[in-house]
Amino acid sequence: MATNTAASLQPPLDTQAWLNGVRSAWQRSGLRITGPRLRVIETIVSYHAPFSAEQLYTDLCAHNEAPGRATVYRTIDQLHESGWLARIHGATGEEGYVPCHPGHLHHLVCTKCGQVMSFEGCNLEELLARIAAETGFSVEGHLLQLFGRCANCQNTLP
Amino acid sequence: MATNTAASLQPPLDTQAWLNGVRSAWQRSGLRITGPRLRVIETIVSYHAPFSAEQLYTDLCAHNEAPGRATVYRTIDQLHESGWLARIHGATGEEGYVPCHPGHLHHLVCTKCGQVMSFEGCNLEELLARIAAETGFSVEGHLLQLFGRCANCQNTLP
DNA sequence: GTCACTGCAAAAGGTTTGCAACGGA
DNA sequence: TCCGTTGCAAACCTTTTGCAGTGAC
Repeated sequence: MATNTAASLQPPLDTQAWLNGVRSAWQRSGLRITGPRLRVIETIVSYHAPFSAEQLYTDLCAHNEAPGRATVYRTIDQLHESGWLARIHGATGEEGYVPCHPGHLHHLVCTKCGQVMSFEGCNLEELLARIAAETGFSVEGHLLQLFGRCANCQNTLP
Repeated sequence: MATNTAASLQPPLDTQAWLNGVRSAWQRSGLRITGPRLRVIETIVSYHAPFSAEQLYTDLCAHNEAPGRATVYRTIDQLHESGWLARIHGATGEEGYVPCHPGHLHHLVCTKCGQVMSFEGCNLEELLARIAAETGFSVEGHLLQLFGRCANCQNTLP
């Protein structure tokens, strides 16, 4: 039943590949590649931790030619809906976005530095089957996110 | 290694027990039991789906003697921090609260009617160990939520 | 009587919207 | 040229805050 028995770790985001992926996705969908949009995605790949919409806008404002607030929000929405941006739920409630490739992924978040790693294959089949049997629910989806300390942050103080 | 091999399903929320639990928790912590707070928790147990702060305030306003907005928000914060209210992440991004008993729980949300069931014991030890080994992270916590259709909603149209 | 709690009203913060001008394809 | 995109500014919605009065214990 489970064809995917091992969790497969994703390599850290290749920013060049991500930028290219977004550009060609835009092209394929007939969306226009404009200066403001490019500035948005270039700033996104510069982050090493989840970011918020307002933070992205503020950072863009610190440079010349910042896009308007509306453009930033609209571009984020687009990327999120097409799967190029994942929503991250912080361990303490904050929300943020992280660049990723479209597909079913889970995230592992460092609670110290914010670094995020992705993995797919979560082996929940057994649990889901049991829950379904016990509750009568038909389980259709799930949200799984892990929190911890990355290798670099394990030996540092809080 | 895994001492907890079966997921244990929680019975549906016993509203009387929840109300009593909250009251005695307040008492134990030296918090005062006031009219406005009681009106808040009584409205909370009347819900059958996750609710937002503003929705709770609005519903309270529809009756006499509604607490002020600040009181509603402050009471929600308190209940959330002490574990009597769980944050629910909707399948499509909306956030909400659901009454629950303090402890480590996961939630199963009906995407049609919003009904929420809780369970504990998620058997993730193996997955967590593998991820830890592959990434060098020390995994310290996780967020797991399931989405599906409850027994009542399975045979109804979208 | 004391001190935590409350309500109000204002401020703060984040996000969305309408619309005229702009500019990729 | 055409139509999607942009920027602006205002509107909107949710949440937070300060403070004087109130009320639980």
